[in-house]
Amino acid sequence: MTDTTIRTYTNETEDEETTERSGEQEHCPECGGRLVSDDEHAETVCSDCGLVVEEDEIDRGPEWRAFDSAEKDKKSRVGAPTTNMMHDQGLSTNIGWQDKDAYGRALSSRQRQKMQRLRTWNERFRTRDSKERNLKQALGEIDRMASALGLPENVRETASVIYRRALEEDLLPGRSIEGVATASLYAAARQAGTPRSLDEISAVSRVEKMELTRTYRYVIRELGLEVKPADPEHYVPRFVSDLDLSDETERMARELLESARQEGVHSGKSPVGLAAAAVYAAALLTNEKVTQNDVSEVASISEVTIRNRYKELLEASDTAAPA
DNA sequence: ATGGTTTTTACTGCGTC
DNA sequence: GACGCGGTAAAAACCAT
Repeated sequence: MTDTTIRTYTNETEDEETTERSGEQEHCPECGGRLVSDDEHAETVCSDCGLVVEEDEIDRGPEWRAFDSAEKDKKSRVGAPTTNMMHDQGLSTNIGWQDKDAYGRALSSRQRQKMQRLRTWNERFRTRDSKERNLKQALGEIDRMASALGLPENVRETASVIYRRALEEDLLPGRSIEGVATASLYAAARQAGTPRSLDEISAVSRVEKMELTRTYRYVIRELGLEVKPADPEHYVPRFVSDLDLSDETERMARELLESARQEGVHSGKSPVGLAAAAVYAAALLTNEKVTQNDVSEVASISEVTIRNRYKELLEASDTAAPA
């Protein structure tokens, strides 16, 4: 019922690489129109034809939006954009480590000592109360695990937010920081549509799978988070790329899953297994060589499960779309 | 705690390179 | 003979009750 359209991930190779960075040009290389820099989107675009000449510039605008002037007053401040990935949202005072003054001159030894003391105390105050310290450690942990799993930044942010909420709701007592941090990451990954299986998560986490599942349930329930059951399709792109298979195969796998869904072969089966089987079956259909063993390894699923699932998948696709 | 379902483990036989 | 594959039975894990 929810969008059943097959999303084809045919990454249009960017052949729009017409703009070689050949110095600063004032005119559009396509039509010769005037170039305008669009701060809001951090792009330089041609005012005539709309060609984007330069992307990913530094966006000097604020990271927030305000809808009336009162709100603007409230949110205005100086400094770097806030981020939930730092325990104090990146807002606290930082004393530079270089012993230089504002003009870049070296400090006298007396001044250096003074700065050193200030640094020490600043650090102590900054991470003073237990919640702050707690957060600091947890966020470090989240970051470590996320990069070990190759999860993008937005997942880390989400995980940070979830953890923060858990902390505010006093869900921590009786549970390990690590456990909650791991659970937050697991939840965030699923919400972001880039799920990692419990196995994968617990492989990089310091907590046992049992504790993780327990904590995860608890956090989800207490925070009222809504996490839809994992969609097998979300695993497909990762497996496909891990196995060096073609886009064609990826498309096939999606189709198989789609017809499986219509036939209701679904319910109760582990999504990971389904995804793995679909990838295997698709590779078979497109004559690319992968063994069940290969798939079972990248998916951390047993070969037997792949066999069972993929038989069902093929049956389902036969009845759904007879050859 | 229990029972039903799914996944895993372990083993066997078949065909192919 | 090693390897990939398919099947089976029994054990283990999981989930709702």
